[in-house]
Amino acid sequence: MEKEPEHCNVEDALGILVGKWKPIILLHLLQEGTKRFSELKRGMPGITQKMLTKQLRELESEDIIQRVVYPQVPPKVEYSITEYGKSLEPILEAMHEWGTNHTLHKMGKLNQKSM
Amino acid sequence: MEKEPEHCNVEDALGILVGKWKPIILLHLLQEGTKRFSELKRGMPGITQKMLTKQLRELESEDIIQRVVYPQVPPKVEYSITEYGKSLEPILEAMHEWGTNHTLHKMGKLNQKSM
DNA sequence: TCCAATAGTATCCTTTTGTATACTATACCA
DNA sequence: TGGTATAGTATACAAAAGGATACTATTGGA
Repeated sequence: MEKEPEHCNVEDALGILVGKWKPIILLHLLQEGTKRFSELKRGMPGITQKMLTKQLRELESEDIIQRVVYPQVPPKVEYSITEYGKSLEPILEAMHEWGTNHTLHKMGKLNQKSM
Repeated sequence: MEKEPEHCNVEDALGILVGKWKPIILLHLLQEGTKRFSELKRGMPGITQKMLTKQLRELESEDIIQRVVYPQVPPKVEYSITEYGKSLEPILEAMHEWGTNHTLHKMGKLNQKSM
């Protein structure tokens, strides 16, 4: 790592990953491949249509995911990770690993208190 | 990576790193060691005292940084990364590396357009 | 004729995040 | 006596993120 946090590249990654839903969307698409809108929605209980649409649009405009519309009725729209989007995987993995240990850390603190 | 993004550990990491300022604060403390409040503030032009205080309090309550008050006048308060906080470094590094390539990617797209 | 299904919009609301500005206590120094 | 420095707090406000609910178009099927 360098010595100048000021003009900081970390922010770019954060800008793309930030939000309550984006990382989860990306995990779904990374792990399960192409998905329809309704499949994503079912896989994320709690998200509203508005939020899912918004997050997908933002990810698409960053070239992280791809959106393909099939001209059918009822409509069919498929989302998938782009090659570029796949480059985010190491970050997601680092977070996932850290998150796992974080859980252990929290449990450790609880155990200490109860001793 | 596993197959169940639902109860997802990635969120814990995001919860700690998210915000306009937290990653920058952590980078400062990781790279430059212990810092006083005023030093951090000077190192982050644009941040207000209220925000800096708030972010530091949150990081402290997550056990990511340590706050030491010296009973002096004028006051002196020092902040430093905890051992636990250092465990976030791989995530920050992955983001930093990705951010660097992201810049190249954006420049690549611009070059393509101008051709 | 009416209902279901899909992938959304539109509208309104609450919560969180961030900004701007003013204010505090206290000791040292001129 | 008045200014400077430090690490804040208080107040008011603006903007962004997120949530709840209702609505749309279209076609095939009962």
